[in-house]
Amino acid sequence: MGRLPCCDGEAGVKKGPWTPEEDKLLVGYIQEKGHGSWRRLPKLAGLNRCGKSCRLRWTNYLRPDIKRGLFTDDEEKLIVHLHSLLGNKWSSIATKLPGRTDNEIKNYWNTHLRKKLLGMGIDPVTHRPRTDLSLLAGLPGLLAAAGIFGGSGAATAAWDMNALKLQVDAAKFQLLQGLVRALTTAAAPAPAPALGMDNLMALLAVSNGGHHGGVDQNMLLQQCQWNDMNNLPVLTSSAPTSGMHNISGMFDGFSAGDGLSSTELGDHGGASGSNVTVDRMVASDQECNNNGGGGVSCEQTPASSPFGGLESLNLMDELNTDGGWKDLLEQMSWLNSSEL
DNA sequence: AATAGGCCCAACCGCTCTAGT
DNA sequence: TACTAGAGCGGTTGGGCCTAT
Repeated sequence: MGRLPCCDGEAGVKKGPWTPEEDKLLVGYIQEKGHGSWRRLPKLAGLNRCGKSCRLRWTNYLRPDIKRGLFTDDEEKLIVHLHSLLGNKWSSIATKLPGRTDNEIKNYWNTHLRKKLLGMGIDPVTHRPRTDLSLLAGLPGLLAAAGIFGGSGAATAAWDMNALKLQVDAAKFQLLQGLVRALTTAAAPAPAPALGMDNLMALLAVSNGGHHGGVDQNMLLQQCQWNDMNNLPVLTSSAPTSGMHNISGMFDGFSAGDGLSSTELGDHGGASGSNVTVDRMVASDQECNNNGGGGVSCEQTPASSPFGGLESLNLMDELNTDGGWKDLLEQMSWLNSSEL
């Protein structure tokens, strides 16, 4: 086996950007005679390019059925959904988006969607919540400030707006309000409201100082609006609170028409898919304990240390029991009031 | 106005897979 | 079976453009 790369040994073959004249020659030739053998095409078409370069130029740019322009919201969501199922199988993903090339989708993923997911607290590779410490570091402060959890007896304490306003700046306050509005209006019947892991991660990111903490606040607001718009699925106590769960849920509308073959679904090594059992994110971590008072504490986590990922995820497990989310939302509902 | 740095995306590189001989 | 050509795929690069300072 083994052979020289396509253009090796072809001295003087032009590389780099294509000129309009070259495009014209290539399109003209293919429209008249078809591409046939790509290796012979350049000579026949009068182009000083290698066949591979011609093929790429045609398939990625000149093909008449290519759809140019910005990706629509639907396309964007479909890409995320398919990527959660297929991983970096760009060509497979491209077959589900008529007029889009694998290269275009790959570029769009790497330059836009990947960052968007990161900003939403989702790992773009696994489609699960990020658990890095930097993102979680601000949790105790926010929750304590908001009086939701932590602190001495804060779990059951009444809201103290004045105290909170002193501790949370206006920008954070506005973000929190938007977040809570999205969460509490997205078809969320008690006792298991549609408060997903990704939403909480966004909350954590806010608590971590917005863009100053490396998280884009606009991205978080988009997340809130997006979730609200798409009516996130209700998470029950039997369903682990995972980003994968929610992200896939966001795009359930697309699933029926995907037409994905079992081969496509089964043949991806990178990302976890909704067809794959999602492991419980925290199974045996013993550091966090339910304090039995409707709130959750992390008694063995020193107050001075960053709030670790596993602890946070256990917190999510606790909240995901009956009453946990209800209590949380009841306590947070004031943020959505006209007083603000 | 100049410039440095970041972003975007078309194009390239190198590898694997498949078909033909 | 061994080999080659051709095609396709995913990762990476680099140059142009944009934005912040």
